[in-house]
Amino acid sequence: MSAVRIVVVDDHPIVRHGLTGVFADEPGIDVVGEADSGPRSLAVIADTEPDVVLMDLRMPDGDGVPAIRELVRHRTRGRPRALVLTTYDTDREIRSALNAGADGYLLKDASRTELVRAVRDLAAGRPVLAPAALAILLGHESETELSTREIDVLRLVADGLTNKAIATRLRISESTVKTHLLHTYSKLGAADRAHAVRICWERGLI
Amino acid sequence: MSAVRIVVVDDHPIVRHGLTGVFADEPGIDVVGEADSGPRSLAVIADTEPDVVLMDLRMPDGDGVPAIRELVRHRTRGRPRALVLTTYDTDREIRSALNAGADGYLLKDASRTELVRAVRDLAAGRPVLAPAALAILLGHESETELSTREIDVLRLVADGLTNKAIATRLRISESTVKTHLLHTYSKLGAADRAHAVRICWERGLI
DNA sequence: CCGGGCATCCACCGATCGGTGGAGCGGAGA
DNA sequence: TCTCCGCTCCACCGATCGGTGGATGCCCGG
Repeated sequence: MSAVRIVVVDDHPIVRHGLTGVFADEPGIDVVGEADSGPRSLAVIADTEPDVVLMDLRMPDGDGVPAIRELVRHRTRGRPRALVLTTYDTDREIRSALNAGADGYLLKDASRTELVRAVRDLAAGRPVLAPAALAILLGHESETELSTREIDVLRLVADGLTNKAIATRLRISESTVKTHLLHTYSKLGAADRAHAVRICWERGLI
Repeated sequence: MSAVRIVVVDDHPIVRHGLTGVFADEPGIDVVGEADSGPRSLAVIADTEPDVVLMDLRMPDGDGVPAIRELVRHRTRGRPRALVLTTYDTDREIRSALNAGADGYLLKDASRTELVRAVRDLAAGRPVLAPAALAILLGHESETELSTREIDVLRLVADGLTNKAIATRLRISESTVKTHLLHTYSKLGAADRAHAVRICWERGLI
């Protein structure tokens, strides 16, 4: 049986070096390519045809999620698999990554052995999920959904506009603005507008 | 001349591995210790007496800033020097690290050569600053500063507490809470509490 | 077909917030 | 030493917000 071929995508050189180092010591796993942004990773993947891609999410020159979506669309026989490896475990990041087609989601504080096991599991076709990601999936499935209008309103709230100003901006009545806000409060479990802004910001909704 | 002895402090095993790997290839620099939290790093530093400490800031088991403050207080002849190595370049993180006595501030997207040069500069007594950190220092010096009390209040606002509830929690009058908030509004250029929460969150103040 | 669920819309009231004006107190610099 | 500045503290008022109670139109599935 041949070695598992992987590509490492991360904007931080140190992290890339750390990852390649981890797998250099590991028999049966070869790092065959690196990239520092989502778009550039696609070329590397096309060239090297890896079994698993380790993908960071937030990168200055191009996010990881679109790259995952793209590589999933073009892969044959399920290769390569996409393993998200990120610092953050926010609702939105996890959802968008998994929706894009990621086969695994690990946090960067994972240990070396966890990481190696994740890569082997993925190469064998077993999906991998960090506890936080699993909790998100099992927990509230449709709870966090805010309507587009509610997000419009909340965004303006976060900019410091009053309800009346928001109403004018969106060409609706002030009462309507309040209704939207009250709905967001109950959906988010927020006590008031300030709390709602914090929660939304925390989850990356605005 | 003897090798530069360094200790690496970061909660992510991968990052630690990456850093030790970078310096393993580098003659004249020895990694003599590692730690995964601020408090635990102090013991390692006491044991190994390094010349330079590479310190992450945000760590679950204990932040880097208090550790820097502590090691600065106990060092002799300026050793060890503290080099902050973090993902974030927010106002507050940079300020608090430099106030604590850090001799250098680098972002994790630094290249290997930048990193090696930074360690050599620090060992030679030359301070090291990432462009972002330098900009912060040169720019607005006292503008973004919120008092500790103001941050206390704003944190509770972000949790959705009313002014009265905050007053009770902090054992002060509701009027005082409002005063603190009004001050934060003018300092941050915020229109109301929701806006202030957003700005603070954006800048990493809470 | 029709009823439930959802997004969107609106008016009124009590509670809360934003803003003004002011006071004491301690540290930094003249 | 004394002054100045910023942090902390407080009371009062008008403006705004949170909450209740409803209404409309739309889509989807029974």
